[in-house]
Amino acid sequence: MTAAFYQNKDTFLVAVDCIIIGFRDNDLQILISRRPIEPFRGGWSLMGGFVNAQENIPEAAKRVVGEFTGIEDIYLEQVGAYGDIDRDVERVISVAYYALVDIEKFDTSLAEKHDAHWVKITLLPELVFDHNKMVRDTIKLLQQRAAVRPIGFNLLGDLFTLPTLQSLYESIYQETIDKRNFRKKLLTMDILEKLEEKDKSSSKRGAFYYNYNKEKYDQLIEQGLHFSL
Amino acid sequence: MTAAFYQNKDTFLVAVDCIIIGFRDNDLQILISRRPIEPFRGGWSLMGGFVNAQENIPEAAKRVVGEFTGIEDIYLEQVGAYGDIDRDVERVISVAYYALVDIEKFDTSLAEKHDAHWVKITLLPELVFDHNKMVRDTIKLLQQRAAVRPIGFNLLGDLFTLPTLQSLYESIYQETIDKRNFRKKLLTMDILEKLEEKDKSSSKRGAFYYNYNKEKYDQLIEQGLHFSL
DNA sequence: CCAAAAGTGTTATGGATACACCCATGA
DNA sequence: TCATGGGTGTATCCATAACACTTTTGG
Repeated sequence: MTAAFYQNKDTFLVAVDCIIIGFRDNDLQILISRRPIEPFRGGWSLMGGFVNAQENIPEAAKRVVGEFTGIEDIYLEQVGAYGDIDRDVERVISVAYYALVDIEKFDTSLAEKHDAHWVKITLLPELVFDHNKMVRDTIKLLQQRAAVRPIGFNLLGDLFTLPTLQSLYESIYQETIDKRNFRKKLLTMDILEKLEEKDKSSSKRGAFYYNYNKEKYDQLIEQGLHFSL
Repeated sequence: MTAAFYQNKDTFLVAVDCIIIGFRDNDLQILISRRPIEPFRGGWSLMGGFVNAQENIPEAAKRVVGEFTGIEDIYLEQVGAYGDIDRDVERVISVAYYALVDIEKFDTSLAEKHDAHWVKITLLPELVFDHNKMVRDTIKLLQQRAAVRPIGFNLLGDLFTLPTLQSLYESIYQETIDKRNFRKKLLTMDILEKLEEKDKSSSKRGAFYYNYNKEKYDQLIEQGLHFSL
């Protein structure tokens, strides 16, 4: 009976496509690669893969991110399901996830293996299928998330400077932010800890390193903090 | 080659589940029905259906809403894809959509046919599979949307009173709102038009009917209005 | 006449914005 | 010494929140 009802239904290939986001050189960057198979072989594509029968969808996304970056410690969130009829030669339903990764942990040998490249989000080329729409939807979502929680930390290593953090938020919002207001707001949240050391890589004077207090951070998120810039 | 690569991949049944939301008796209501098939026959369930090979996913959702309510004019938005392995006996990937409908247009004969019932969102029983999670995610999403656009109009007919509109927003946010502040905010948005007639169904004095100016409303949405209560 | 819901303004507070100058340092 | 990016404080403004009484009318 169960089987009888389910039997004559159409089935679909189900894929995940991952918008893998990192932050480097004061810009958000996305990992894209040359598609190795037809159709559109050689076109720019997000990192994707098919979902296996024995894995949950987020697991598939995590697997794909690992395959292409070597990074295990990621922030992963679903963007949505995409599956227009004319999307591919075969009907494929694709579930998009964005992943925030610390680009420093990226395994560059994997990049060569997959012909993968980091590109600035502002200079994204045309991608295959509806991948550009997935990226646009991701940015909107990311802006919403960033307004509610200081999500940007996932894109940085343990240590960062305030100028770096600011430029990260400027990349997310795609607008400039007043230095003083930014610092005021971040520091009054009371989750940042100033260290003694300075990062002198981008100025002579050097900028103090900070790290964030994960307990306080998690506590704030519990309380449903509104963090708008 | 294409076929060769795609050939040995697993395929899945893909369903849509619809969180159909209406507003009546000062409460948000959701349409649920007794599941007619195994597994969990007789359990409370959202309105669902399988996606056909020749239809896009939002089309499938629209079709399902039509089948169960007879309503064509709906606001539809994707909530996300759900597809845990142990979700069903067969592996099913389900894409959830919420639909905002004007409950007055509901075709009650369809309710009997499908054993469908409107229940208050605050008194939702336990549903099959992960349908409760879908509803929780929907409410969160709806609250976010309601903060950015006056989405509530989709749940009302052409005419409504301010007390009704307020109680709608109170249902969405699940908290009470100050009358004066609510009216001030709504009226300064300048999209409501006050009519001469009154609705006397809920008070002796009667409350003035309003309708909203769709052009101004769409214009405001373009501008990315922030509408928080 | 009274109960029940509709309608109406003002004040206080706090977060957001705008804005300009000095500091430290390596080259 | 100077060019470059890092760091700091204050005043204004506007949106939000808090708050209580009068009006209407059917029963």
